Amino acid sequence: MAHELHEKGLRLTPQRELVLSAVRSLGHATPEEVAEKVRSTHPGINLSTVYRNLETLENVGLVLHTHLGHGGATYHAAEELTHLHLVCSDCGAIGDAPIDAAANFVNTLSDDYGFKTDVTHFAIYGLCAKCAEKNDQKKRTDGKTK
Amino acid sequence: MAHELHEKGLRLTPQRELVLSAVRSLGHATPEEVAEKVRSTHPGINLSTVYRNLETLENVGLVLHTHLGHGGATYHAAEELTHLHLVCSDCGAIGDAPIDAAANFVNTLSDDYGFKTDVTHFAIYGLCAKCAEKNDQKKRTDGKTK
DNA sequence: TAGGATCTTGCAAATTACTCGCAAGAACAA
DNA sequence: TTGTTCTTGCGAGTAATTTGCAAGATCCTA
Repeated sequence: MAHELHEKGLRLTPQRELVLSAVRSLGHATPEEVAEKVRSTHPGINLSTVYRNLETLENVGLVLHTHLGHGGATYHAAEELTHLHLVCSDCGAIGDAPIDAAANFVNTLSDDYGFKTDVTHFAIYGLCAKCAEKNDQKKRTDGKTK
Repeated sequence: MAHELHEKGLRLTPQRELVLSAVRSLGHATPEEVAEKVRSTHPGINLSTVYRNLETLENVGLVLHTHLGHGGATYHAAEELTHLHLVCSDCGAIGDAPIDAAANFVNTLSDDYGFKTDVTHFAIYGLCAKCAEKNDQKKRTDGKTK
């Protein structure tokens, strides 16, 4: 970590270490959640420091952010971003799928449109298996009662 | 339009008609842009009315929103949402691709994970052809000069 | 087709999620 | 150690929505 920072003239501070280790231990996390985690052991750390450090750590390539919904970004340690996020529009559950599942899609976009897709940056949105089934049942019931 | 609204006990107001026709004429639009369009002919209409009506029209299925980036949602008329959005991380350009380009991907997620994907809800993120080429050139140049 | 229940609107204030300016406090190269 | 430059904490500032309310509109009903 010190290496990546020093390469760009940046410094290794305790706050930076804490933010990075919070992101690593949380898996997916919003800035707010990172702040909460960091503060659970070091209450003095300011929210804006967390925001700034997430940005800095992203610039040096140690963390990445993904959009899972509404607006807020969620952060990941760079080395952990190895899966797609399947976000359920109904229950909000966040599922995973291997990046390979999108390999053909990515190739198609590259071959036909020259577009180099980063499939992890945005969530894949839809209905999880559970909610899809629930909706099917409801639809059948509605059909009968009408 | 009156039909869809009345079915749910909602009313057809001039503001609603204006918001829907603004969305239809704009294609992609943020709430702010919709408001601007509406106000160009009817200055008195309040921004919160626009927000509320976009939500209402979405509930009755006449418009949909998509996340193209950062935070803000962009709205479409429901009948026009027939393409993927390819958002360039570098230059911000928004390209289109037919939904069919994702058909295999959608089937894979459905077959393997039971996940029913709505590919239009989030943008597909990556580098557009132009920026991908630019980056390639730069990478080659950097390689030589180092 | 007037009356009234209920939905909507406009307005202003409140919220949410960040972002910024600044002075005091660290890192770290020398 | 020391000075330069990066960082932090803090408070204030923004941008994008959201909400509470009273006045106004829509539309069902008789």
